[in-house]
Amino acid sequence: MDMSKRPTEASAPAPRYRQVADALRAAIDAGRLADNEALPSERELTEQHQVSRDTIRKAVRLLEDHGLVYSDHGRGTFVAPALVRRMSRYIDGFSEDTRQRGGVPSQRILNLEFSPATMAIAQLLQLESGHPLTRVRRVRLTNGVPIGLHDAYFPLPPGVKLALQEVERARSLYQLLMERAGFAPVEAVENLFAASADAEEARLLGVPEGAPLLVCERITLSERREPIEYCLMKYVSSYRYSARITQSSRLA
Amino acid sequence: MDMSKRPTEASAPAPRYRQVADALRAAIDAGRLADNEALPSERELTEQHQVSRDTIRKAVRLLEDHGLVYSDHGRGTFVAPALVRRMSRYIDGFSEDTRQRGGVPSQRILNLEFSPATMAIAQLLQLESGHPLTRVRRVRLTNGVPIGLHDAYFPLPPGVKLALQEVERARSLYQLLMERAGFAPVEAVENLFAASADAEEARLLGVPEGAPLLVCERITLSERREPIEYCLMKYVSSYRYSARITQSSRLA
DNA sequence: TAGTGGTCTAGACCACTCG
DNA sequence: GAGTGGTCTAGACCACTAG
Repeated sequence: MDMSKRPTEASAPAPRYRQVADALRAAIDAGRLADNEALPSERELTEQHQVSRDTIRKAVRLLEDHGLVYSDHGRGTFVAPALVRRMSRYIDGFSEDTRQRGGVPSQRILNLEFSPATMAIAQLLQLESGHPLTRVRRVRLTNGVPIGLHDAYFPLPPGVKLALQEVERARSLYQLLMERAGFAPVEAVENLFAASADAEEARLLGVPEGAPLLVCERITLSERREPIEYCLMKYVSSYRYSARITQSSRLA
Repeated sequence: MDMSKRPTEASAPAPRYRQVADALRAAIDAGRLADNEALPSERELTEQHQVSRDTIRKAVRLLEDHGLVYSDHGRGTFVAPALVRRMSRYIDGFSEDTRQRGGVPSQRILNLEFSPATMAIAQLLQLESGHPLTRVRRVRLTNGVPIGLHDAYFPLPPGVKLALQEVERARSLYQLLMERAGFAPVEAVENLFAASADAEEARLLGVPEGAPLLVCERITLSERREPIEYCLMKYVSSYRYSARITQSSRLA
């Protein structure tokens, strides 16, 4: 019997290019490679890791996509400066972001309700108006201080219901939805703009009425690019949304 | 004499994977491939374009990075829904963004001055405090309506000076800086947050004092990842900043 | 089981940078 | 000219999806 394939999850070993990428990332994180320092050449890495050059290139490409290194034709590949390295956005950003910036994230659930989709939200989620949705309103806090309001709407599979308790206990709402409802976000689109806090928002966030808020609207998409969640987030002015923009290797 | 290599710019033919990507993009733009419709398989494309499968894969990867298609292991590659396809950010976003949304962009230069770097800006640009900088303040308009204020700071090479006229006439400030000063941005990092309009900002943007503004701070980086510009942008609440977030194909 | 995308190889040659 | 990354090939096998 060949036991090399474990039946349980996480059985498959990471592909070699990811192993190489992880090794390089570790070297960068540990400071063994300084900002703007050159990595070994691709041909050297080929020998060090005993894989083909193409595999090395895939590893480097992965790191480059994440903003950890950059390659210059004819010169070499270099460690990206920390300013760039720190930038990266993930799908359930808040908890991760906060931790990454050295803060302690927490949340307070305002309410968990089951409400039919309005026309506006039905349109966004490509459902018929009135389709039953679950709505979760939360205050997000950093080090105990209110930073943002999240208002999420999503359909649950028939028969699945969320209890307030589980939502409160969950480390991440997305994690919970993954386990309970097969929620599998792989991509999201966001629109950001500024607005003023109304009386309720001001009260919940501990800011004066009319204070400026950063509003982030998000539509989350499944693997098949079906919209599976709409979320409206409002942040106080001390919150920073970070982004990294790369040149559009223009297509025609 | 081999004339196949033109000495002038734009001589090199695009690599084949980009030609393939352009062809696919054209098919999508023209509507010959609908949202979520499957592309031909990689092996079919190999025959259609007479290139190796690896080259096809590079083309598809390029399109995927730009949010035009997505690939699912074992199923196929599909056209991304328009919602996602429309999202993409470029480095000199404003004019492009505005045009893409069907508006007519314009600008009004408030002033062009030469001022020594403050400590804060010197730090960001990695210069010594007091280093001579050029500062350009502009109002950005869409269809003649003020939408944002841009305040850009950058060092110019010794001897180079910008005239107000050229800045006013230029189609794009970045374009001008490229030609006149070898300015070559390839990447940028941005921080977004909300703030209230002060009296001057309110006057310039035609909004009440205290109105909420979307603030975007940007540091632009050269090919070698040296900071070459700091820009502070403030937008009225009707302005939308769009972003596309992809799952962090997690490293380690 | 057939078809898809994902990984990997071992070469080759080109394009660019810099001393 | 020596060294770097960029493009490209023609295969091979694996992992996943779906009828």
